[in-house]
Amino acid sequence: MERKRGMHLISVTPADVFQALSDPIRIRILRVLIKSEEESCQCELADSLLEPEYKLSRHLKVLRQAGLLSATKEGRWVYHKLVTGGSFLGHLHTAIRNIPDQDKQFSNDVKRFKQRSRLREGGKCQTPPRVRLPKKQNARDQSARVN
Amino acid sequence: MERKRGMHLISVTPADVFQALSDPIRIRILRVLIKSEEESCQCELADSLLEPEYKLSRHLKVLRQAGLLSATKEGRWVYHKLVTGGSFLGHLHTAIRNIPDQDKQFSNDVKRFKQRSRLREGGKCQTPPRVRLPKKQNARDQSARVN
DNA sequence: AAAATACTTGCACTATTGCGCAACTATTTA
DNA sequence: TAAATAGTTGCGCAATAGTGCAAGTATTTT
Repeated sequence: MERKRGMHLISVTPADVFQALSDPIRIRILRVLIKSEEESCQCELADSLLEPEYKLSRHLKVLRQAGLLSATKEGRWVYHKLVTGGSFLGHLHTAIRNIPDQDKQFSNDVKRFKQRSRLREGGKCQTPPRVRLPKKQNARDQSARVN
Repeated sequence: MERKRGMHLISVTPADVFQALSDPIRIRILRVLIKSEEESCQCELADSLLEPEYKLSRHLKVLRQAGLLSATKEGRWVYHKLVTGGSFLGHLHTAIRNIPDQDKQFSNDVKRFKQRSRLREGGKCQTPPRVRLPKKQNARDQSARVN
């Protein structure tokens, strides 16, 4: 098991792979990518999981370093997609696909992802009417108060 | 996903399961149990992985709490076996079974496990000619020096 | 009863992880 | 060129994890 890091090949142990899967947000990222069979930029994922971008950035980095995702930069966007190949990874994806979803969290993630994907143009994320996360404290600021 | 803890049912998240798999020793334990299709007591595992018992004790506890293993006490031994059932767990076992074994570590673990299993009587671990771990410092003590 | 065996656990220590904030780079648009 | 957008990262913090040692319990054997 290996991943590319610049010019070097860095070996990734199975424990590293499972470690990368040991976080709820990272599991949700993979689930969405497995289910949708699409690649995705970070901002689409942020809108789908309702999590801030800096979190996504770090979690995506962990998944890349574990060899689970690969990234391609296109303009301002970085597209992430599943790394496939090898029976271990194949069965791991199948296992992830079969994670039970009692509280419908995953299905909601996927629903939002599909919704967000409809804003694409030419199959790519465009400067869209971003569905921004409301800042926790000033959700009411939307009604631009004038005191 | 649940595990039994005394009288209570404690829910185990997928992240908890992967967390439990994020350690080399714990992966080796599962690999041996999956491959051999046997249940095993701690001392057999300690001899198979060449790791001290207190380590095994703790790692087995983590695997139990993640709902991956169940334990049965029989006399002085505690037998550990895989928990099965559910498509997630099934595919997870398949994935683990397909972890590459480049450095032959796993195959050596299994070899030692099978060897150790031959010391059983009636299919159960017995007070055997334990293959003890040499204490790191006095591996040479085997030749009982008399100064 | 004493010794041996199988297993567990409290303690102290070190290392790693995930988080929020704010500042940062890179690219594109106005 | 300035503003906006997509994404990254340094810092400080709190929480968690793995380890070795030594002392503990439970059970069985002598």
